[in-house]
Amino acid sequence: MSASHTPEDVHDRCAHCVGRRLSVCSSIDDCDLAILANESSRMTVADGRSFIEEGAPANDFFVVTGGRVKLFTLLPDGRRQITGFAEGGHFLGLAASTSYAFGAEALGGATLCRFPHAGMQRLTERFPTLEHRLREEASRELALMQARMTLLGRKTARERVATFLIERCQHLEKPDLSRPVELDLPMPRTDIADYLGLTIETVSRILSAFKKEKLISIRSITHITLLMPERISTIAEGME
Amino acid sequence: MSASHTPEDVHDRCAHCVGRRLSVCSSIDDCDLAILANESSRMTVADGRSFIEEGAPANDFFVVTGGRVKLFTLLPDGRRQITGFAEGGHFLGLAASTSYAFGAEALGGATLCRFPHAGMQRLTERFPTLEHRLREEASRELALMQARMTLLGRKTARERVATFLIERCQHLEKPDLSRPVELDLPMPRTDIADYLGLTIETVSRILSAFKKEKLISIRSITHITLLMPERISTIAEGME
DNA sequence: CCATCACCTTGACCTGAATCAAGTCTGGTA
DNA sequence: TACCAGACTTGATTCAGGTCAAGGTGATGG
Repeated sequence: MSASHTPEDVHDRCAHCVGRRLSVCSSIDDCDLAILANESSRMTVADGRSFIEEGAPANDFFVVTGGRVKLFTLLPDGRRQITGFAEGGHFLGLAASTSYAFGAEALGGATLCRFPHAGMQRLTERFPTLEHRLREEASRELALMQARMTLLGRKTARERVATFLIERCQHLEKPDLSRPVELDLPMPRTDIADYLGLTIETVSRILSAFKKEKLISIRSITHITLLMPERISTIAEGME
Repeated sequence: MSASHTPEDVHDRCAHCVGRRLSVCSSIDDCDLAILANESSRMTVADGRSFIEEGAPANDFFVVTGGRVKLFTLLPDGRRQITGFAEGGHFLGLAASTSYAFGAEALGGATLCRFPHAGMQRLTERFPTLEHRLREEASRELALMQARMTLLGRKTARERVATFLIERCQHLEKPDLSRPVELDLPMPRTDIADYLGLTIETVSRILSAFKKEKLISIRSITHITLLMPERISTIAEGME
């Protein structure tokens, strides 16, 4: 799985990677990319395949370089909480001390870049700004989680679904809530439900209600248009 | 508010602080304590007083040096989610990019050590292991939050209260679930409810039910004994 | 072109926790 | 010692969202 290419190859692998633009890798200079590439390896995960096992020893960090991934925790009887969706550029594996606090699996296929902890440590020793960047990443994640705890602990089903839709908007390259927004929801209803702490039936009903209220239009299961994004945003904040 | 003491004073302030043992400050050598102390300042917060305002510009980190603190987020209509309780040694302020993602207030009075971001940056530049320590702290916190999201999204009221009791045990110096455990619950029921995403009535009812089932005994409002900690732990995991 | 399967929607009903409304207990004060 | 205020408990009732049970839909393959 480890890199066995020429220096040009490995340099290029990082140079053209989304992680290079979006993720922690951006804190490394161009000239040092080969070092970065040598500490990491590419991997592909098929749809629905798991690549982080909750509770397993945490030996690697990952950067999502393509496709999508879902992160979750399980209760012994199978109840599942999806703690996040991750796509290109997202850094995974900070929520772990010795073992992973979450499981992860591909959502429609994903490519990842894997950094063994030992290699990451060599990198942070060599590039101290990387360590700072990791902390920033953790802080960003922590701030998101605060908001999600409020969603799960205190918001109504309607507010949760509205929040989810607005979150999806904000993942777009150019978020603009002042006009209709076309959204792609690549995850099945089950995943949306497990993300929001609801059942699929409730998610479905609320989307139908939004449709009836002309807040959204449902072009297909995965394709939704927010007709009044600002009203949805108001609902999401619990102000309606 | 900044330190204006003799070097011995400031050295001593850090040398005898709980943060010295428990928090990120442990990554600094004894001989450098004066530097640490010079970048920080002590403050006292009275019961119920707020010292971090959600959404305010994040200018400081804090270490809880005494007493207790609660962290929370609010919805516009006043609904509150308590995202954590913090006590001696706990590091605060990582869940922020430019502004704080949470508010914080003292729970029965607290003393804090404040580190302005600029000072912390000087410290991390001088002591690179400190940056690593901050990341570890963030990772620990992230792992906790994963579990809390599962609690809020997927556990029943009974499971939530049981989880809360078990969490309290684990904050004890010597956690041992094999025999009865005496617990002190220094927070009012309102705070427990807002932490668990429930109402005070539900929390109260479930504690009463646990009492009737001889799982706990309630010596006073703040003083509870877990008679069968392992059964409570089983309930907490959703396995009963 | 139809059958199948997986996923989604809709409806009817149920239930766990919220809400509303009394009590009760506690510690502080006079 | 009695009073009071605030925090907690308990009971009655309601309701949001879950559960159970049919349908619908759309992609795939024969």
